[in-house]
Amino acid sequence: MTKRDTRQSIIEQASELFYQKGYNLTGINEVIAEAGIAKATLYSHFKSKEDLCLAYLEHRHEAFMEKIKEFCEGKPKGAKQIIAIIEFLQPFYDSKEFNGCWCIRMVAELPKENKKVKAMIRKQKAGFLAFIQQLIEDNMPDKKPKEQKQLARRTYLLYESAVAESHLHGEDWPIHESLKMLKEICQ
Amino acid sequence: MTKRDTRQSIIEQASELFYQKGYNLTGINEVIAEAGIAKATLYSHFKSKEDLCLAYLEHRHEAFMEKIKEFCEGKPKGAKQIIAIIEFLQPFYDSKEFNGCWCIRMVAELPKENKKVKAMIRKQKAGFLAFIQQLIEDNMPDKKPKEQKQLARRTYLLYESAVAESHLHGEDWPIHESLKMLKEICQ
Amino acid sequence: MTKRDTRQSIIEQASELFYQKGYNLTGINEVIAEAGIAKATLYSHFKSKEDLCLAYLEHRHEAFMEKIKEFCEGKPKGAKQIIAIIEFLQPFYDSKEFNGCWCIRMVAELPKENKKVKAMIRKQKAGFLAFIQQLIEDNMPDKKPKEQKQLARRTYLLYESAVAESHLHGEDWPIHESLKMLKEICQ
Amino acid sequence: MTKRDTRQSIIEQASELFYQKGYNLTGINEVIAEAGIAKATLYSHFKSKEDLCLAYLEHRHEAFMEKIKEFCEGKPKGAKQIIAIIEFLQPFYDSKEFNGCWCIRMVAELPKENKKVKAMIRKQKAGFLAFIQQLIEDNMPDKKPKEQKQLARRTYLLYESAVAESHLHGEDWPIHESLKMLKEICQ
DNA sequence: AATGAATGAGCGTTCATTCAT
DNA sequence: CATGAATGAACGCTCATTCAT
Repeated sequence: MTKRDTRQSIIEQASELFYQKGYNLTGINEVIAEAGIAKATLYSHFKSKEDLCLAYLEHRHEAFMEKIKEFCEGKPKGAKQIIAIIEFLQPFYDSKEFNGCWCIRMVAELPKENKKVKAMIRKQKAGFLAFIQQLIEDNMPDKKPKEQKQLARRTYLLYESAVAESHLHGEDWPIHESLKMLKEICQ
Repeated sequence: MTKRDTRQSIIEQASELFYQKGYNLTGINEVIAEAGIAKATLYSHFKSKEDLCLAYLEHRHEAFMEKIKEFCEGKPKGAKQIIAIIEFLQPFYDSKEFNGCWCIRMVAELPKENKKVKAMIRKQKAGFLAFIQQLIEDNMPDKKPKEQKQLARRTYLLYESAVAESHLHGEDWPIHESLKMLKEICQ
Repeated sequence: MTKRDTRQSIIEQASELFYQKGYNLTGINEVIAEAGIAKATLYSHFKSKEDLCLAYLEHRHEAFMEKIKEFCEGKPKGAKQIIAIIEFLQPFYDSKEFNGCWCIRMVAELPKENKKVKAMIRKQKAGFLAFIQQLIEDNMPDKKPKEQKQLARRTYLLYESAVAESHLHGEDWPIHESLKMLKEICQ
Repeated sequence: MTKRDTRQSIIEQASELFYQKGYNLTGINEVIAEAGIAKATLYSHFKSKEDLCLAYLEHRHEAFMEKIKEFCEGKPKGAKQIIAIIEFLQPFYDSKEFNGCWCIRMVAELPKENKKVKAMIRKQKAGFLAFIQQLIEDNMPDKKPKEQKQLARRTYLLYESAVAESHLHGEDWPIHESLKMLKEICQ
């Protein structure tokens, strides 16, 4: 196993655990047990748990962006691609791994003074918002820039609500309702 | 100090700490230090930290419902009272104590298997949703029940998004944008 | 066992270990094993290993000052009491617990930036020097203050050399030689 | 870089670190980082940290003996050369690298059972004492052998005290006072 | 001859909880 | 009814050392 493989394996195990159990409730010991490595090995790849946390967030974000991009771009050109953003949530919610939004959950666990992780989360969410805006610009080129920006923000807010609330309630009506609203404002 | 006073004092201190620092990052020791009591005294009032957690959530919820009710009912009858729900957020966001939604943050910190606390959170959010629905029924009696229910859900989702996202980004545009959307769908 | 007893017992075990094995080479685990207590118990008495270190130094210093005072004051008035300071070393060296000067050894183990412990050590050595000076003032009242101060410093330096070098070489000639020098300058 | 160069470079970096930070507080990782080599490379040159410790002591001792010899022999023949031994300390103390006596500090960090390193330190100190004695024999040939030996030991003890105590107190009066004593007994 | 990756054992510290008084 | 003292288990992290390449 190469160094890169080991690193990747650590990130994957940590990703699973951090997302399912929560960051603070997951001990380094569990991560290494799952990854089948020694503690010092982990610390030769990541200088601290926080460092691993950043890698975890990056890993999730990249995988997420890739999947949602693919999903949206697979839809017919036009409003359908925007609407797809929230449609994307249903299969995610239905999967047994669904446990809400990793960003919102991580923010909830962070001490107020942790700037580094918070900064990364904000950057990622800003990236997601930028992706939505780009999608709108590409699919609704006739809208005025100001309207495009507004629609992007609204889509984003509805998406976030749908994830967080379907998770909190353990029901998927927030996804349906957000979807309906989005469809209405996309006309 | 009566037994009731002691209990109340514990809850208040815990409330402050759990909300500001996070539940898992707040130790029992900090709570008793702030409350000025002995450890065993705390455990004579609450059988576990989880028990205190439930009391904390109840305390927050009651205070919140009281305040938002008062705020909304202080507005002129009609759509204005519905819109007030999200307007309520701006001063909260501006206050230095603002630290997002305690329910969403608590859900993020819980182990998946903790049913008790999750149940209470769901009950509270359901209560909040019921309050919104009641407000709509009172202020928009002409709407059909189905429409009322839908508007309630949408208002709720926009509210939740506004809190969570203004907290996450440290900016208040999510509040403004949610508010605009709400105004549009309230017409 | 009262709280005071437990604390005292921890200090005594730590004192033994820190002095015999060295501070950095003695783990908290060994201290608690010897003291027969749980780790958290130790940390309820001392907020850190450094805190225990300070208590250890204080413990050693107090016991030392008491013993050397008694030893010196047991000698006939006059130069004999001064000379006794270094004579005191011989039985200490002969005892199987002898392991040099705890202050010099602790200074050697400290990171440069540790001001707190270094300050305590300096204060203790200054206290020891002050004791010597007082002994000289009491026993050699005819000497000029300046000479008294000088003799105190010299006695101190010879004492320190005798401890450190007898320890380093594992031989007691440094004690004998220091003693001879002291006798000569005491005349 | 030849094998010898690598080895020398390791020793030099270790020497700096061990002396400034202390032996136990210096990790192997710091040494290899400073030397710019891989961990396994270090272990191909030195079979253990203890082995490197021995090389470090040798390195310090040789450099020290060379410098002090040169310093003393640069003085006019006679008592001046003996006195120079302690005069040598003042510029050393004034330099920003001064951190006490490496031997005394190393002895303080060793486990009691470490014979090997302790033996080397004793040998070195014996060598230093022998150098002093030789210097006395050369410069005070009229003294009886017994007196020469005694003066050597006294000079040695005063030197050691001066180093250790100026280091401990962070003041140079121990050097001045030792120097004065030495001058008096050199007459 | 030199390396990068891995390790077991141990570090100092904190946690929620219990119990004799 | 309230307390001070104690605890077992787990925490995140670092150490000197080894080995396949």
